[in-house]
Amino acid sequence: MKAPCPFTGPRPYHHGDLRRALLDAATRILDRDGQGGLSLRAVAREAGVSPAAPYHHFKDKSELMLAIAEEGFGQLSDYIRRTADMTVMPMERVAAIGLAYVEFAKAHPAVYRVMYDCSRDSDAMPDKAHNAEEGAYSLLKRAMIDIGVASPDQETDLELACIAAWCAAHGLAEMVGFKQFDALKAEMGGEKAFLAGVLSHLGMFGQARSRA
Amino acid sequence: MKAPCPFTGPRPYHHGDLRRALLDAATRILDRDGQGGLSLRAVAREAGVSPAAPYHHFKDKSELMLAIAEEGFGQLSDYIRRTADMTVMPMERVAAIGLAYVEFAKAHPAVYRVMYDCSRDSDAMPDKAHNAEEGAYSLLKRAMIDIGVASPDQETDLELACIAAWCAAHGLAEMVGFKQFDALKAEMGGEKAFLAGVLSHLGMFGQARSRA
DNA sequence: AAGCCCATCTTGACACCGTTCAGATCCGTG
DNA sequence: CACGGATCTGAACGGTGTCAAGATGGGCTT
Repeated sequence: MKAPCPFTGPRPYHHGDLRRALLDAATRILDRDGQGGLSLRAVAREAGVSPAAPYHHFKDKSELMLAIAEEGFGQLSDYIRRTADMTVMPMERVAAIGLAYVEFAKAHPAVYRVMYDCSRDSDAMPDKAHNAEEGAYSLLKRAMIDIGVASPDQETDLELACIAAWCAAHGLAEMVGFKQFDALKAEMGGEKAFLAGVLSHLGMFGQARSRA
Repeated sequence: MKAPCPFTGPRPYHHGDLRRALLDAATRILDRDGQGGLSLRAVAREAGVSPAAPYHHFKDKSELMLAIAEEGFGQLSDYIRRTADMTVMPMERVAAIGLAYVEFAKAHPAVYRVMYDCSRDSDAMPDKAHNAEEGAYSLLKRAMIDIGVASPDQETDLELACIAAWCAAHGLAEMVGFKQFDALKAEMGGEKAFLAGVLSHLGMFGQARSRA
């Protein structure tokens, strides 16, 4: 059963890390068909396996989605870290982080959607994404300290500022693709300029204007 | 068939404005069971009608959702207008609009979710909400002009500022319910204070701080 | 090296979903 | 009063999430 596919080296079990294969299949489907095309059966089909097989690796469909979301937050963190590392000036760094956030959401809209659906419905996952030592949130927090948005002893106010930035970035990420902005984008000579313009009105991202 | 329910006056057809009844049933389900419980069959069941009946009033499930979204945007506009009318100081008015927006989303989370799912997928509906003369967007725009965020001849910049405000409000509306903010909310003595604190860091809503 | 055990995968089934279509029902109109 | 068309029902199709029971085969014990 199921051609052994000889050139993939030794496989621990019947399939060989089906969990990994399922996650890859799922992200492939998300990027290809969008969130609407993501069904457990479709994922199993894409991975070349029976519809019930995933239940040995994920308790639920929601647990599959949660795993996808975790991977997504990991990639987002990586992308933001790379962007932040490339920008030395603190002011510009905050702006770059905001821009990177929106760019990620634009590049993988369906995955981004799953990420925030999970954040809403579950309690476990977002903590992992937000509080992780290396998470994107702590990168933002450090950058916000660097621009002096709040003195280090005003922990509460700093937290509020970071949350505000996160909310603004999230809102922009979800709305940047809306059709009614197309005219304005064209008038401004491209989405990049549009994005920078909007960010420039969002306090902490003000410096983005110079990156247009 | 189907007890005539004699005390509802004359009904034009078999049921009597089933379209209205379906929309009511749908919003009832959304408020009770959340977005996950919203199925065409469930709506029909709630309205006491066969599963195929809705197809004589809505081409699609998506068309039902779109109708719900339109109603939602209407209610949102009404609520924002009422709030804006009650606040005379321009600065406070902008803050009040932002707060009202978030409050609406918090009061009807599932409906709000449907509203923005439709905004994303369709092109027709959001225009109706944004461009409507009396829409919430124009209320925001007028308030933004009043606080002098951009001189009237800088139409583009004004538009960008309004979009920025809208994005920030949307992001906050979607994230305000996240569990990881619970600790901070408690520390600040309530969600109201938390909300005002976050808004105070979002440029155009700065005045919200005084409303805590 | 033989054999057992259990994780893994498959098959088949159930309930629910969106959607369609032929037919029953009932309203206003001629 | 009969007709026509809008409205609703019933049954059906393919797709979905989920579960229970059986087949399979790799790794551990002896």
